[in-house]
Amino acid sequence: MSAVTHPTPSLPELRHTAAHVLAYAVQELFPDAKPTIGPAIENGFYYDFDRAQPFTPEDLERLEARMREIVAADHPMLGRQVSRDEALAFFADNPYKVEIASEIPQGEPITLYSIGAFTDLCRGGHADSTGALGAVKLTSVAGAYWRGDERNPMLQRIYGTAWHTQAELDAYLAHLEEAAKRDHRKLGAELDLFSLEEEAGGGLIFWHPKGAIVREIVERFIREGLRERGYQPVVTPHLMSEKLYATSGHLENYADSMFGPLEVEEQRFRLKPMNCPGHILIYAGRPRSYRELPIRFSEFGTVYRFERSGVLHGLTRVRGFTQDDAHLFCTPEQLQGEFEQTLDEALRLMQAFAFTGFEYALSTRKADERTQTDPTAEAAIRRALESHGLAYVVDEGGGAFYGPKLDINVRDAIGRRWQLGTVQVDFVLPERFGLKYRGSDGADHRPVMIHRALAGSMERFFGILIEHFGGAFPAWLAPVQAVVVPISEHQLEYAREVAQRLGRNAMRIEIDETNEKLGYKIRHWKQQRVPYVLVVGKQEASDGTVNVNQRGVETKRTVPIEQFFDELSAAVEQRL
RNA sequence: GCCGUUGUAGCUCAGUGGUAGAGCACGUCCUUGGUAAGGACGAGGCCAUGGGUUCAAUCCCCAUCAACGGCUCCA
Repeated sequence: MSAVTHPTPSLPELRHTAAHVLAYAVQELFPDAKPTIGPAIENGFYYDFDRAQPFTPEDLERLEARMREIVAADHPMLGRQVSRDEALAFFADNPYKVEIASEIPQGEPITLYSIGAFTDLCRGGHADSTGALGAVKLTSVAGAYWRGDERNPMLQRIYGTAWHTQAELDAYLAHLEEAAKRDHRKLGAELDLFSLEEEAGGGLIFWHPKGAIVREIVERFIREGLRERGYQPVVTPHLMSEKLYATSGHLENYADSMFGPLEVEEQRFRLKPMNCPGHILIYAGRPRSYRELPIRFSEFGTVYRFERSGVLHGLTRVRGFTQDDAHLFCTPEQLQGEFEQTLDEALRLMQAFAFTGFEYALSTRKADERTQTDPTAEAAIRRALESHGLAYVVDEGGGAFYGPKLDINVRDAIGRRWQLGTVQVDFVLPERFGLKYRGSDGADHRPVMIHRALAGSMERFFGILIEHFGGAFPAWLAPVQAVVVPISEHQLEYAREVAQRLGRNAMRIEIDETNEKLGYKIRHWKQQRVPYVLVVGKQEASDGTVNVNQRGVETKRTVPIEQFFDELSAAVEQRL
């Protein structure tokens, strides 16, 4: 260990330095590998190498060992500025570095940084010395295209994580483990919530009874809010003429994400990738007056989007999904108010499901696609956010093809970020479909549309809920809210009576009729994360009580059946 | 789609160039047990699919499919 004290580098500096150390180790152990780019990322770093041979897990171990030696040697990080010619000459045998060096604008300094015998082209932002690296671990290898473009050569990417101290690294690894335990794909199978079926094809979800009931509860909750806020439910077809999507612009702008045409009687049909065109047809089906605006059509609309096989992932990235979709048609004057109302709805949803850390991201349209209405649409979003006192970040060019959008992000129970809903302002589709309404002045006017989905997709939302709660759904959502467990078969009849008395008001109660010992049954239901296990033995049967073993609560209590019913009802009522 | 890894019982995984094993889950029986695994027995596999190599392939080779980790994209 070095006796010299270093100023503590920031985590990005530390991780950037770790990337250099990795490249140094690779240069030594695999001299044929050409280093390309190696930035710090969230939680760690990566470095891409051009090498014919992929790195194996054993290679990673060797590299990690070598990296520790480089850290222990405490090489100072030495930077120097060079001329462009010098840089090009230095990296003559590395076309990637040459490409980067050539692209550095005139007037900007070109810098090389060295540790020990390794020198890299780099703009800086490091620790002073490799000794500053507290704890480093290489995590995985993966293919990655040069500059993320699939037309470019595939490089070998090595991922790693780096922290100030071993304790921080351990905490991070523990966090990964916790996340793995909550993985919705794992819990989905263990709790019998949903599945994907090889025979059916990738990215298509089968909701099992215990998953479907959760979905139904979520839908019911959302529908309540929609009804209160004046939305009208509509239902539109899954399959519609391709002409419709030519009009909407989907064929032009969204075809890559759509399933191909189905031809029937010389007419081409498409599976719907979005619900908006269908809702627009309903709006446009008859003349509209300003007196009926705003019109709010809502639909749990199932859409199909083509996703390349390699990107599918559990419930969060699928090919068929149902959006809690709605389209609002309003006058330009109503836009602001309607947009703000959707923000309130979003807040209600996120709070009901115990999410925290709401963040808002405004995505503007790509510069080359911007229309004259975009500034108006963006301004409406900004004003709505500002009037609610909500901070937001801006993603330039991330908008939909018909307008800018606002994405709503939340933090889950273990601090991870998820994107939930999206609200979009649209002047384009009303134009393309020639939508109008008769104004108070007797003339026709163009309505503005708001597209909004707050849970986003029911599939993805369910996946996020599973991970957020770690499968331990609160009583109002739990597929099985309580299980009655008789101590022996002699109490079976009483158990059935208890279940029957509790099963009112659509309470979801099961009875454990298995021929197992009490401990076994308790363990089973705890593993199934049922909120309440109700043990009934001789004592309870003669007293008309249940012994309540509540999830997450150490102490047990014996209460009359009716008292437990009231307690459960209250929990459901308060969405606990 | 591309790079890499993987594919053996419902699940988690052993294993071998001579057509297979464990634990859990499941079934039957014994047991009637007071708060996180009682016992016995049993059933269950085209070893992902299709080709090759071989006297012989679950194992070696090739292709396909799927899953997983990434790249890219997004609800």
